[in-house]
Amino acid sequence: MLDPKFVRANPEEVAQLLSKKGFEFPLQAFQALEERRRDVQIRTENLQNERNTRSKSIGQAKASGQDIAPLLAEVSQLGEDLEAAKNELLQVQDQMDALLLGIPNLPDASVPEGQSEDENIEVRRWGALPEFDFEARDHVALGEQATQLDFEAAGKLTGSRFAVMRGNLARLHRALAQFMLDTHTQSHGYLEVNVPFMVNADSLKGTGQLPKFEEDLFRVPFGERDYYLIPTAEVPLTNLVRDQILDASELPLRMVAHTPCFRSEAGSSGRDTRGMIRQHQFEKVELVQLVRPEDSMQALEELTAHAERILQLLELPYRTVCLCGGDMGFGAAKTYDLEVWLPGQNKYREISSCSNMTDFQARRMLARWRNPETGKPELLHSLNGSGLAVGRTLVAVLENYQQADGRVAIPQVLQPYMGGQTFL
RNA sequence: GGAGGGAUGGCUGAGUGGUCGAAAGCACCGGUCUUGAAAACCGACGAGUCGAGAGGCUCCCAGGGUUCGAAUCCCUGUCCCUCCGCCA
Repeated sequence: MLDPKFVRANPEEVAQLLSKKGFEFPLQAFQALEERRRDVQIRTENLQNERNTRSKSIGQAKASGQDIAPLLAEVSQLGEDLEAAKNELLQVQDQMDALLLGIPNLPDASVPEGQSEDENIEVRRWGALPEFDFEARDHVALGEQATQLDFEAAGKLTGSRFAVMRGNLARLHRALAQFMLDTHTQSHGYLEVNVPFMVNADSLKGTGQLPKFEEDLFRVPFGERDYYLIPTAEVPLTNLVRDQILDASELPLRMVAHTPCFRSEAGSSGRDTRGMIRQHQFEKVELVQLVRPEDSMQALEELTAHAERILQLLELPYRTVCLCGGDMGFGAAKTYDLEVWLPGQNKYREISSCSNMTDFQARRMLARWRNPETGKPELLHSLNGSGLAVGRTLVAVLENYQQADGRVAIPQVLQPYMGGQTFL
């Protein structure tokens, strides 16, 4: 959520910044609503003030033994007026909340202009592309040997966009997750956290998936209310600090979690139907940081580097792109995507997305820290990034480490996790 | 599933219808003292919101209700704790 004060004071600037993200800020509607809110609020508070004052004097009259009947008669109309004003205020505030909750975060000044992913800016490339003296196979072909990667079985068990992995392939998948967790906890200073894979609506509202993107989620009816399968560990990790005031000494707070992620992929039917690039369920190692506001842009560079380090250690070629305004997510102020080279598709594909959400999520969550300089609680900045998507990393390993005979070599850093094996 | 007890400021914890946004202690901050520190003492000290300011309004788990007036009474829900049962 944006700072209502800032929006109120700078509506034109907000509209202008949001247009960079391809979002049209409803300026007229906002200003009309804001004006009405102010009127109704002032009227309501005046009535409340009067009620409080009179009730107090009734209390005093009663204490001193006076007859309070005439005083009671005076306030009889007040209650009704106050109730009407309160109801109107609630209505206006609901409308204002609904409006503000649907507005995306403002893009940082350094974010490139652009409508779509075609206008993202490549900031660096790492690693040499593999050269094969044979036709590169994709991960589906490589994985189907000995039915280690089985989409048919998953279709029977569940449906499309699920996968079954067996044997060494399942082990390699697990090895990747372990390797990522170990690297982030041991080399990058993250605290490993094990979190629920289902969350409530408040958590999703806090990180920004609700109310706007409900159709992307799997909802689980439970008693009187609903739970949701997490679309990313960003949700439970970031919400750990919801309604909290952290001490300055706890910052920066760096957390990492390995979880399954569940996405309905509502808007993407027909895309990436082959293979395990786009699944309803996939595993991800997620990095989250909570930092002082002035540190967040530097933290984004560091967090991105932490994710990149995994690709480097796995010796997978990749590039880092800075998303343009039009391609950025709802809550992000700035985003770097990591794209790994997939020989089977002959292109770079997203394997990580690292974002600085600034105070956008913190405001929704009321996640704060006590600033020693002011002594006051102030909003934190939150960041998150995949470090990395495990399934897609497995795909990248298969395709980049394939041999002429169809076998797949195991990256050196994973061999200790694979009982010393060098090939799958 | 059954029985009971809880939820109050950063933390602990008093408060059962009126002057309570809320005692006390701890923590934090400022000061005195000290070569420095500790201790002691003094002071300040919840959050949000509206307002130029004075000041107003809201918030004692959440949502309803009773009342002129609710932290306090009633209803519903959530979470936590204890005991019993069941269970991975």
